[in-house]
Amino acid sequence: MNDDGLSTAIRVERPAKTLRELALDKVREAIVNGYFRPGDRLVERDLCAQLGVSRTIVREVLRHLESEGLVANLPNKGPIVAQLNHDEAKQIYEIRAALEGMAARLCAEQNNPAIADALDKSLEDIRQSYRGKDMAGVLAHTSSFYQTLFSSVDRHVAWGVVNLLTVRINHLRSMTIKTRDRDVQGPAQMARIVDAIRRGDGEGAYRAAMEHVASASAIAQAVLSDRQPAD
Amino acid sequence: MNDDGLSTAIRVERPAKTLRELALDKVREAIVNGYFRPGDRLVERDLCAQLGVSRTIVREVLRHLESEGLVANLPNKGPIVAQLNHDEAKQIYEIRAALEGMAARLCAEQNNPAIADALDKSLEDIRQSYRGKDMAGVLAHTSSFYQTLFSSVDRHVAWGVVNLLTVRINHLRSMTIKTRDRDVQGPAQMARIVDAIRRGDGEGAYRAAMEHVASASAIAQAVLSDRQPAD
DNA sequence: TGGATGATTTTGGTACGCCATATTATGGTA
DNA sequence: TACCATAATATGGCGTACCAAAATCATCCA
Repeated sequence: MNDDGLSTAIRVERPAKTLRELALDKVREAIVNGYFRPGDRLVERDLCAQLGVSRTIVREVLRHLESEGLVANLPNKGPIVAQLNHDEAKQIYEIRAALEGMAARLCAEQNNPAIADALDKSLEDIRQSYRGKDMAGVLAHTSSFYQTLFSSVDRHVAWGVVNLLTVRINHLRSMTIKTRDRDVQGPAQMARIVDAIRRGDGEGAYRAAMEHVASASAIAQAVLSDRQPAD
Repeated sequence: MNDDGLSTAIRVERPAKTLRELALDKVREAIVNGYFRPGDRLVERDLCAQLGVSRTIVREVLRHLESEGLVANLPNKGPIVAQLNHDEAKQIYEIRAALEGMAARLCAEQNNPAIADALDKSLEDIRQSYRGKDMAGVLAHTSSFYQTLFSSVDRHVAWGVVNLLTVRINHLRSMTIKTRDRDVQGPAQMARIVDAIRRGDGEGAYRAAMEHVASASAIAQAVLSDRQPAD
């Protein structure tokens, strides 16, 4: 669908954003939130029509998404939305565990209460979104939580990697947060990360972050087993 | 790939790679091994002439490299070869440490002597290259060592991330391996990783891998301080 | 029925043109 | 001479048209 109804603010649409970047965001969003499904073919000229841009733009966008891993290119058949199998999802969660664990440890070692405060703020937003059944909000604020985790210790490269991987499992995320008790367990686990950071307990923060991702991964595996019979 | 062994004789040797991929490799290689230097402008029409391809291809290649982090795009000025500063290099080494440490631990937990044997093989190749002062060989076999580390435990996603990050610090790598004693210290550190893996000592393998990257990072920082006055 | 043949679709690739902006000459005036 | 307005150039951003090769689908004939 046309999901251009997302204008949450009086965003000035002109500055710096090139047409290509706008198209890139649109297509990425369309893939991430399921308008294009895994395995769907992305026919260049169709996309041109749907986006209202030229083939030049569409091709660049497809190449970009390809290198992000959201799109796969079958030789002589063209681009399709990348399919995520069991194993790959597991690996992505594993990498996130390693990097988020690392960031959590670094945060704890800063001994700066402001970090824990900021994380608590995001955590409260997450709980609030859960209460309002606003799942998009849960995802957004969870992202914000982790962004704080990484940017508090100036690890923007690692944050970039995590972000890159996260878009590939976005539809899994939106399903894991909807499972039973996740509205309680998820924030509780994240609270343990924050507590350890506040205590300056690097090892504890590391383990808590790893455990949180591990539990998300387990749920994701279960979800995948449920709806994906085979690859 | 295509092993339809019908009439292989007449089968025209088709370069499975598309022109775009060829161009991508060429430009990436040109950046990685210093033909294009950090900060150099990459003028589209010039690249067309140098590569002998159309502007469409060049633009797609530039977009791809941009998302790899090898090329930066200045608004209203166009693409340049990305500059790597101190801090970013440090972060990249840190991420590699986390992921290679993870892979090393997983290898150790496999308790499969064949893995350690394969790693020893790469290690011997590295030593051989050092003896022959073949620095390109050192880099290639070091890559091969780590690829074995990741692929032995089927972590191709993490390997992809490490690879992506590694190209951005390639020129640093080629300088760190040329520093004094690195021909002895480097392989010795890697041997400790292999030993721990052979012993099935996950924690030891993890620490050994982290330490190896940490020492490479330290050398890289020193090298950067030497030749890079300021950002 | 089965296979050769042709039409269609789609990607891969090229060439060219137009516009907007940024930089650099350039030239004229105080 | 100093300085500012203007023109020329360079370059990226974007669009269109076109062609070739490959895959797929439809058709028709032995």
